[in-house]
Amino acid sequence: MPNDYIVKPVYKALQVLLCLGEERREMALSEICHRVGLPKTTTFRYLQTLSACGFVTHDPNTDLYRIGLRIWALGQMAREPLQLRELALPAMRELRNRFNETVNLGVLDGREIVYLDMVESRRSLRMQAQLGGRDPVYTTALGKAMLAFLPEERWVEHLPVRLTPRTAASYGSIGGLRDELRRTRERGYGLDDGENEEGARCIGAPIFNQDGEVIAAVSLSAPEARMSERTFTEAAAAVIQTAAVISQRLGHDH
Amino acid sequence: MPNDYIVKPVYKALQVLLCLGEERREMALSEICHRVGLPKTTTFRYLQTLSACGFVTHDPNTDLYRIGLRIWALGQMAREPLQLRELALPAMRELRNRFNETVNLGVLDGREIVYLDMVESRRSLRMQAQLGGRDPVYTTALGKAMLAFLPEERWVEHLPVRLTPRTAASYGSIGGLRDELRRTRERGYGLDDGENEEGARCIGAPIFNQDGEVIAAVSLSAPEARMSERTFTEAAAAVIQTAAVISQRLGHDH
DNA sequence: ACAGCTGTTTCTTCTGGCGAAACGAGGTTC
DNA sequence: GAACCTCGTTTCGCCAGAAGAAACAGCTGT
Repeated sequence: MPNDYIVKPVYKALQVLLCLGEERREMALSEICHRVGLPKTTTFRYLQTLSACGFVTHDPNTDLYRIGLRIWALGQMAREPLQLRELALPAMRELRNRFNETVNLGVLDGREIVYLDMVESRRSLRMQAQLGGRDPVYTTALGKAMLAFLPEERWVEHLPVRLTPRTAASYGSIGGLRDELRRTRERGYGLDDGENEEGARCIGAPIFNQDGEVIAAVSLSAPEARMSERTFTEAAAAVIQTAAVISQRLGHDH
Repeated sequence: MPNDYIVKPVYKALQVLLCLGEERREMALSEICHRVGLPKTTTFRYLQTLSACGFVTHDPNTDLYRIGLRIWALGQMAREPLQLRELALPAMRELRNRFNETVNLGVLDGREIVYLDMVESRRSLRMQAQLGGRDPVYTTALGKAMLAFLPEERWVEHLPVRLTPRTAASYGSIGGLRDELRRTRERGYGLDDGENEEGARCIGAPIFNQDGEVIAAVSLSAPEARMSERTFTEAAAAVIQTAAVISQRLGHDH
């Protein structure tokens, strides 16, 4: 809460809402207040308020709360994700079909990337992300692809103070990561070699808007067993190509 | 605000959020506070708080606010709409293909229905709803189809005290509407004959869950010029059939 | 340069949010 | 079946902190 203008009741109520969303399931009052660390009475009041606005639904029989319809509907009103998805989908499908591996579309949001859309591999062993789900910027190919093409002085706002490695392969130091980001910029694609998920290899490439700013990225994710050196170089070129096609549809020339 | 447990700051902040969503566009602080009728300072603080949680995005260049990514992502975490959509889509497509008219899927939410999904007609003159958009229960075929199959004592909670006719064809009195709802139950489908939108004719049928409760409805919407008496009876049967297929996939037997 | 907009900051007032504790309704155990 | 949990709801008094007026600052256009 770095801001002086935070209205605490609002902030805390939003935490309650986020808690309900992150868990993806119905929750009891006691569980929620436990999880967000708020007194029972307060949490109760917030839930009443949230549910009065349709942001939360309360089942009177089971006494459980869940995310309300209104949130979903509000989300449908957000322009950018939907527009971008529509534009990107055909190219993403093509990429998936060519390699039969999962293709993801993501954007930066603070220190995380958010999965906007995905086209899944048809194989039974496949990478699978959650629509609207989040992963750290610095452990994912998507994140690194976007970060690398941002001015270096803006890197800090998308990175935590301390890197907490998710897997054995994750970067442990900011210094090492910065070097990797510079290499990423030169290569033109971001790489995740088991840094986010053990045994998964992803290639991500940046998508630019009309003004030449990175606004998103696409990635191809596969189990490393299916990513031999040969398919890898081929895939990297294809991912960059896919990102370029989408950028073009956004009005980015060159 | 019928509830004693409403926390006003939270409630008002949510109104700000809803305002931003309903308008479907970026808005300036002054416009928002004007629209929700809150003092500038207060609105400013709410927006700061909302944006600290990612619910709202603030463009520092233009000083405009818009719905944040987090809302969209949260919406993706809501189970029911997504599950139902997935289940219903194939049957909806079939219905659209048969008549080449727009098919909608909706649920009740208070006194409104919310459009969960749609499959559009391919003709240039066609009905078009907004995903996540809302219409009154009592002017739509979807709404009436659901209401009719709810116990009569629950009708009141989904109806306003005074009906405000949207078109010349809309019902003006609760009494007349109640009769229409009873007829709807007997017929098996809800009818909207230009009550929601001039010149549009819709047929809606209820979808039941495993326990035999109405949880949604599908509708077929067409310009009245294309809904002759003959196609109409055919369409009504088809909509009911479609709803039944979806109900079945939800585990409703019979 | 000035007027008329923005959004941001400060400050003082007093409202209404807070949480402990009491209450009551199920459900479980012995 | 009584005693005992545990969970959601209600009450109530206190004082943190939300609110809004007003001053401030940063634009844009005339």
